[in-house]
Amino acid sequence: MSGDAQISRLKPGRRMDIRRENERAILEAAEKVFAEAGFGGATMQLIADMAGLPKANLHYYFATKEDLYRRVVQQIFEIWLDAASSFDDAPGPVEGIGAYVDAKMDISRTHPHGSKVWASEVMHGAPVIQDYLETTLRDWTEGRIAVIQRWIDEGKMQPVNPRHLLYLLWATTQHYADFGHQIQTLNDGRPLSDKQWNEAKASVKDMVLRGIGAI
Amino acid sequence: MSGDAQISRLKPGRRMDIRRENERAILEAAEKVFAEAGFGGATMQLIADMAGLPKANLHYYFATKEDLYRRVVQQIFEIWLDAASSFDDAPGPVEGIGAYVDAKMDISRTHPHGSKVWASEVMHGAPVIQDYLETTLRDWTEGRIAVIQRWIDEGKMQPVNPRHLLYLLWATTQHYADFGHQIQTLNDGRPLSDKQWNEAKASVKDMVLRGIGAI
DNA sequence: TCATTTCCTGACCGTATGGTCAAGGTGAAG
DNA sequence: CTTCACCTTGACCATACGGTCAGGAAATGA
Repeated sequence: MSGDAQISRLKPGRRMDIRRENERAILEAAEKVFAEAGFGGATMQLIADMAGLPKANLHYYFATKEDLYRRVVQQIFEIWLDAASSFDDAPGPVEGIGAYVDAKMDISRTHPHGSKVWASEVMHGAPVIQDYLETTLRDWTEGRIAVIQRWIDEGKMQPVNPRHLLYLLWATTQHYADFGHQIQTLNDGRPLSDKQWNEAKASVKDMVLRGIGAI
Repeated sequence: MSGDAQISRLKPGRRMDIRRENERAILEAAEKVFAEAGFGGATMQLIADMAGLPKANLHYYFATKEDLYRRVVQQIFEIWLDAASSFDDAPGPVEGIGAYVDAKMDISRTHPHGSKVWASEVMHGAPVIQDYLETTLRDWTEGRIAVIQRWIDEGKMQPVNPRHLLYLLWATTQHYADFGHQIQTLNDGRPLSDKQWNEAKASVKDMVLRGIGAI
């Protein structure tokens, strides 16, 4: 666990604000702690400390550790779904996939904790979000496969297997969040700079778009 | 946790064999449990049950939970390093990177648990294998970057950023192990068949080799 | 057979954790 | 000011976990 100070908390205001602000602070702290320690390794005490609240207060807003965890995972999934719209209103793979890579790389940079929690959840067999995988994610995937297939049929890219293209996109973009520590270690212990992030995005886009014959 | 039966154990023989066989059974069970539950979620009791031994016996062979975990992680790292030799004695990227993708995809299929334990370890900040990242992995990475750069200089592939190419390779190949549950869910709940694995390997190789302009 | 080393294991212990609760504080409505 | 619903929290509890240990079983070699 890194020795960061506690998560910032805004001053409370009206009743409604108290609830919203506390839930936000708890979720933000929980995302970080779950990412850094895993579900089993995370403790409510640690989350409470990081959120700047007594442990009993966490249980006032979230009945159980599992409830809190579920909320964190759902939150991440929604962020990804939002960003996935990059795919839709694009005339071809260069714009669509290019924008999707950009969006997912940006999320990897801005929400590394969330990405890790998701990865951990899936690696452990998706005990709490299995239904999401079978409904929302499956539907989204089928839709995107259809879009890619259309681009192939229109001769806008090589006839690659759309499913494995999606896996490559997910894997590569999320790698920069999930394995960020390894990347940082291989970068002389320093986080990627703005310039290096742009280089990463450009490299990934270049290899992917060339790999599918779109450029 | 899946309801699998306990790990198979060979019948004991001589003194030396007892030790070897028990350590093997424990490590095999531990790899699976750590992968499925994470370090914090794994319990010595669960590992013991899966290995078919009383918990106290685990502590006879491995002093602490952390010792056992460390051995599991090291084991995986060595398997990857072995496979990485595919890279070395190759005349160009088609053979070298092609063989590397094949080797890593095979490991993702044969050692999915190990891959997950590694991923989890890195995601949590590499608390026990940080030194490996800074020494062995860094050296290996630099060496491979030099090889790729040479191929670029010899005009055998496009001038992509070798570092990000390596990240793309790691991410994509390991994705089939680490996110195997998600892939299985999107495959109607069934594990990939032999045919589907070959399709996956071919797709990844095709996209990567085309992406770096080697084909 | 006997001595010695290695292996095995049930019972036990201290600690940390998720969760509870009752009593008290605080903002808003009338 | 009073009321009441909402919020806060220190103290507490039962459980589960990692780890220990003492005493016995089994293999090995003389």
